[in-house]
Amino acid sequence: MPMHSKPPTRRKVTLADIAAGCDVSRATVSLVLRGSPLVNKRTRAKVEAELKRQGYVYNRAAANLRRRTSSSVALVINDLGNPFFAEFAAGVDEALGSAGYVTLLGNTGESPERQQAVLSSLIEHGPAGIILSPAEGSDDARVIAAVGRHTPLLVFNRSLGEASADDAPWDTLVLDNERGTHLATEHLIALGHKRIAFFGGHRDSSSCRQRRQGYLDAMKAASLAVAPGWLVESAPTRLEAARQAGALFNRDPAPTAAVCYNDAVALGLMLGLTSRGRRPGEDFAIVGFDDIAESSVSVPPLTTIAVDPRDRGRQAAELVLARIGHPDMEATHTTAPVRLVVRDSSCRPASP
Amino acid sequence: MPMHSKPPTRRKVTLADIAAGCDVSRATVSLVLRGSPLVNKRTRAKVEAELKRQGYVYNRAAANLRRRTSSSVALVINDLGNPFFAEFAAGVDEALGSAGYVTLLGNTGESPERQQAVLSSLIEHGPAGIILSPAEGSDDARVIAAVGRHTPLLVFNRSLGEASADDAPWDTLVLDNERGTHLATEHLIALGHKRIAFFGGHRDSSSCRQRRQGYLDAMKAASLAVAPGWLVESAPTRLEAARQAGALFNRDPAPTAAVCYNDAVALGLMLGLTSRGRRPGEDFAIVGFDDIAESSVSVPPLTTIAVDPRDRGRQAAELVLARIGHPDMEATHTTAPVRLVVRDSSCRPASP
DNA sequence: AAACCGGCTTGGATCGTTCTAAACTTGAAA
DNA sequence: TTTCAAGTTTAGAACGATCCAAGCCGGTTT
Repeated sequence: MPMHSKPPTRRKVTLADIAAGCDVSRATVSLVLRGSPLVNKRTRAKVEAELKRQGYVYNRAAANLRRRTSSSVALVINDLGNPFFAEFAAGVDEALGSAGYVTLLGNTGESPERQQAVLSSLIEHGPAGIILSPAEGSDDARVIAAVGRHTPLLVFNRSLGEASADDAPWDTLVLDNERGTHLATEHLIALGHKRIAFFGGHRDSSSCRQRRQGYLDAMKAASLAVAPGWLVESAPTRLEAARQAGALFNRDPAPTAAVCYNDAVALGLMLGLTSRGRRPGEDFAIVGFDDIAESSVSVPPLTTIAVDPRDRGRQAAELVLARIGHPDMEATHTTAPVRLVVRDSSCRPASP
Repeated sequence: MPMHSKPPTRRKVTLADIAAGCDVSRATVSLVLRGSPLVNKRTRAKVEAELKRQGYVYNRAAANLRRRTSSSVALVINDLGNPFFAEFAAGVDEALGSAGYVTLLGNTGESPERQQAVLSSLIEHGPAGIILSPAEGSDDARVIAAVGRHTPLLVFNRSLGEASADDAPWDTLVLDNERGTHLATEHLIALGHKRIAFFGGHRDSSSCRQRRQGYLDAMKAASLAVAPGWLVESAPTRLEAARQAGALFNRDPAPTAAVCYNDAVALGLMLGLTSRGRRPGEDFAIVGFDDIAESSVSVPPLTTIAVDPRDRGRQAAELVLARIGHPDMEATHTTAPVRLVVRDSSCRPASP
């Protein structure tokens, strides 16, 4: 007869312990755990009591091994320290969690080398899928070499390597950068502006190219000219943007408004304008891009394009889960919507 | 004789496939994989070629099952969207990664309920340890019920439930809040200030209590009085802080400087002062707490207490790894250092 | 010829679960 | 009495790795 005492055991309690403890087979206990309708009410109660008594915890790894399934999804992020990606990660984790998956995290810090290491480490844990926000300068061949052909891959935000986004053999999710700046530009035009600049960002970044394109399209659609001095480059930081603010007014006619590459740049531009005696939101209109937390509390609050990174995270998770469900479907290429958030920084042009 | 072609197999390739493919036993392949010195050079080469040829990927879950080890650590974060915790997470992941562990992420969004769910889900994956930054209002009993007695637990930043931090039966890592505001206050005193306020934060938050205490201690140590009007509460947001700025000047004598609960509050206070015609950093000195990214680019740049969240993350990882190495050591309670970062917002008092 | 050696390899059990097919139990139908 | 079915339970082989003890092999040594 089994003792009723619970010895201060060191080893973890397993199905076999439970089975022994209440005199049924391992198989039965397993059925109980998974809520099978096969098992008799009384046995179920007996087993459940024993589970609680021994403090059993399910070993999902063992189960996954046997069932040849996986309950995790890998999330590889180029820069977790960036609030945009942190929010994205939070969204991913939330959606994965409520689908019963657990998130395997890997942060690469924008290093393609580390990205390779992280990918090959994560892949050994057999995730059901991978969400990758690639480090700048990733090489697609190396990435798929590490990921293999078996694990569904969703690439977020940037395209891998040279490949143009829309015909990659993996799923992609990108922001609608063009539409974002298009909206922003239209908004300024609707307010009455005619001389609108595009401010900030690096020529070679793909997102900057797209955003500038959206601006150009909107200007063209409204038959407005773009003077050469209205395309001002700057590193995408506040400080650099503040320094470049003057460049907008080098030649006549000077713009009365600017669409900015992103919010950091927009906030920097505000600073730069202020220190030159102009009042953003009163005699110069500004629109940003990203809607970072700070933008709603700046002075003046910044009109911007919201990209809802947390929603993008959820969306990414859902896309990869869908793909896990249908591994043989053709690759999907999703463009996520963006929306214009009007605040006070976008004013009407000063009457001449 | 085995065919030399590689059939477009659907199943994953295992040790057995490799073994069959180059006519050795599974055991030998396993030895090769783990770089054992036992195996002959030529066999090793043969096996390695076959591994590459078939595109083998190691199944760490299976290995862990057999070896009764784990190669993951769970990281449960109360608010990933908060840059402080995002940085912390990045630090954790970095250190775990270079120790060969993978990070299981769980974000709780400050919900104790979700925290329970997340913990019991993660624990089923058998992490070697858990790093928990608890949601506000967590109940320690429920937490350890979910975590169990077998898995090392490190609690970061807040104490769980009612328990005072330093005698918990689990490891803890907290910021040296008191010392931080003590440093900040000493800094202002050294600059010549005598009337120094403590601004922002909620009375009931434990971190606010500690920070206020550090301020009070420093004032006392310098034999400076603290007038009742100099302790101003406010929600820890920029907006609220801006609104409360006036409260500092309700009575005479008004303070000439303020130690703030955190950077958000400090930045808000700057805003509030500016809109009242005062110039922070010139006629009023301000010190913040946290050193968020924005603080270095505000106008004026904010003097603050840096807590280096990424370093804290690394430290947390190292603590939990140490504990994994020595499960039977007594619980450790670590207080992380903070440092004063002097920028322009802390000026000398205006000469009277 | 037997015993022993070092260097290398291996069969088979094992980790904790799930799956399959078969076996048990009742009780009712034939 | 046998037969069958529905309802429960179970033995034992997986899953993909590792560990252990034992084995093989060619060459000394006794």
